[in-house]
Amino acid sequence: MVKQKRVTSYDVAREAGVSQSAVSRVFRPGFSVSKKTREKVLKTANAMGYRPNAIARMLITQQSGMVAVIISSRANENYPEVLSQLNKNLSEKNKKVLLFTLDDSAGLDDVMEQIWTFQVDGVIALAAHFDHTNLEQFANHNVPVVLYNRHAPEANANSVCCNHDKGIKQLVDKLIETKHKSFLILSGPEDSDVANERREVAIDKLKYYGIADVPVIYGDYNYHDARHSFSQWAKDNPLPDAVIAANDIMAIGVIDEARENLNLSTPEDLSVVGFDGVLAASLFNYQITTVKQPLEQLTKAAVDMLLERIENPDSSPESRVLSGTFIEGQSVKPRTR
Amino acid sequence: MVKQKRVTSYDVAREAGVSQSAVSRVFRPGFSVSKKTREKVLKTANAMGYRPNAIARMLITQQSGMVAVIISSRANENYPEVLSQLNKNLSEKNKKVLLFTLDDSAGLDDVMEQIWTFQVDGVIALAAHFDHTNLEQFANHNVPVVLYNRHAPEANANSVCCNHDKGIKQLVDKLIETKHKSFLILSGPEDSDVANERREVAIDKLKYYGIADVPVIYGDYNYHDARHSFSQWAKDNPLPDAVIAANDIMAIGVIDEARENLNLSTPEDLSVVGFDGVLAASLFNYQITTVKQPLEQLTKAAVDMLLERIENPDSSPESRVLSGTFIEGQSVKPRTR
DNA sequence: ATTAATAATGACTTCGAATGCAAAAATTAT
DNA sequence: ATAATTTTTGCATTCGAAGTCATTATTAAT
Repeated sequence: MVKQKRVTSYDVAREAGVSQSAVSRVFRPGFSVSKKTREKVLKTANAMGYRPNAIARMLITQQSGMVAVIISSRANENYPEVLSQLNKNLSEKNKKVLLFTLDDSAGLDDVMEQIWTFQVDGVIALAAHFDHTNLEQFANHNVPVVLYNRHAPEANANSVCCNHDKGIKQLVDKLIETKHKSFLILSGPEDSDVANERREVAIDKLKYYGIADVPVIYGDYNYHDARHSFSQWAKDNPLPDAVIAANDIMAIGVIDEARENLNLSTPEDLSVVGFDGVLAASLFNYQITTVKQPLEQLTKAAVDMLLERIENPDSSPESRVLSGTFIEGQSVKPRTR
Repeated sequence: MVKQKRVTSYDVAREAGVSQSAVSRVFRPGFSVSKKTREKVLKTANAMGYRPNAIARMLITQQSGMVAVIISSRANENYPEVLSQLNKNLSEKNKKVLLFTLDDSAGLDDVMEQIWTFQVDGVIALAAHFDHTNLEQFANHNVPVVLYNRHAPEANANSVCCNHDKGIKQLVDKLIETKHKSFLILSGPEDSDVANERREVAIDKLKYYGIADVPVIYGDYNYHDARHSFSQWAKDNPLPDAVIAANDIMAIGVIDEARENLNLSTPEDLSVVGFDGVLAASLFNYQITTVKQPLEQLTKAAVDMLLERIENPDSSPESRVLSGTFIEGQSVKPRTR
């Protein structure tokens, strides 16, 4: 029942008969301490259960050792894995993850305030849409930023991004090859950069093949939205040959809505393609034709870039684009007519 | 290109013609400052872009304002949502989430060291299996702990837990009602407390109905493990009427394996029940009969309990158990024979 | 108007580790 | 053995806000 008092470096120093500086140096890698004192200090420190206080260290070194990871609350099926990977990669570099979720863009100012306050060493932003002003603010505060899955070569920030462009083109090519003639695009939300990119690339590529005025409907990247949007649209529009969904979950939503309420099977009556390569897309009953994002490489690249930038703040912004893997599923069937 | 120097409370004080203490008090809620000084300070602070330094504050107040959330890397489909909910609830109480992932129990010591180091205000542990010693250590360091989804009334820690017991019983009852006679249990990993509880309750309940020696196979809570375990088992064992899977994803794995490689349909040839109520379980092509965990309530309870404990460290440990919702899907069909 | 009570303020210390600097000790060179 | 060099060491200061305490300004009471 003893109110355990924290053991400080002074306590250890007194006990070991050395100065506080000596204790400090023992726990700082790469500082010169004689073997004798090192051992002496280590022994008493262990005996007393001493651990350096990270907070005090942060204050004096001006480095928190924490990286802010900002996640928009828009559920993306990949995030859990991305988050876990980021955390793993960052842990290996002795950085901790401080988590921020962003409900809407309104909250961004608040998040930024907090970020200054916590003196994080850097920021990895998943799907939060920062504008120029935001990025400038980060730059002014000397906080390096890596944008995850947002291609922003023009901005003064590092970014790592899956090659949505290429992936969408592969999917469209596939649909054209298999003689699909009419299309519907189920885009992600309009305030998502990734969604906009995927949609525009699809439109452009279809136009390239001579198919213009492709109808577009929207959904918030989730299953129920997809079902709802698609059923609304299907009410008073002719059925397309193929639906190009912004992600796998929405592709599944379309397939289910078609099956349950329109009595249409995929791929017999309707081809559907997705994007991301999440687990659900690979389930036997769906097997979506999609493009799998290279998550491990993306997260690893994000962390590497951030650390590079932290260590070398004046290195120029870099933008990495990694290609996904085209996965041929069972959700596309060649059209004969 | 100006190396922006941090603005401190001293800077603001000087500029506003007051003392540093005054500035500090303005930014501390509930401290007495005259309206005049408050306004003066706020104005200059804003003009200078001053934000109190959280690190310095932590050091002096001995409160980091951070809560460690420990997640085992074992992918649980619920975690992303749990994490996001926890973060949301904690943010509202002005706590930040510091994320720790735990690869295996070996890493626990390291995580605990870090936790002391960061002086977190409390810990929420998802699925990490702490033993008595661990919990004692937390107690010794005066770090309140809430165990999430682990029923531990004996331990000196708070816990919040879905009523797995009741849920499993409902599922078994359903299977018995519908005249299932032979069973197979697909348990989660043996080192997971939740998995063990779900398995044992199922075994007990079946025994209560006079069904003993129910075979048990194992899987690591994931799809591919489930498929593999089930196919191995099916090779040289008679098919059961029903499979009781430890979670929805494994239930889906069983259904897919049965369909793809054993040419069996669910529920015609094989009934399957899951647990959790994840999105995938509700997809049209699966519609698993399952029990949905009350995630929002669980996370809210976890946060409430933790904060209560932080504010009132001597309150006695509490254990809350919340019931899930039984969801009747299409994966169970009454047997006639 | 004078005293009593209350509110506001600033000087100074504190939290715990890191580090520049000068002094001391250990090592090497002569 | 002495000087020159290098390595260790400890003192004192720093990081930035919070809070204690004594002092001063303000308000209320008589």
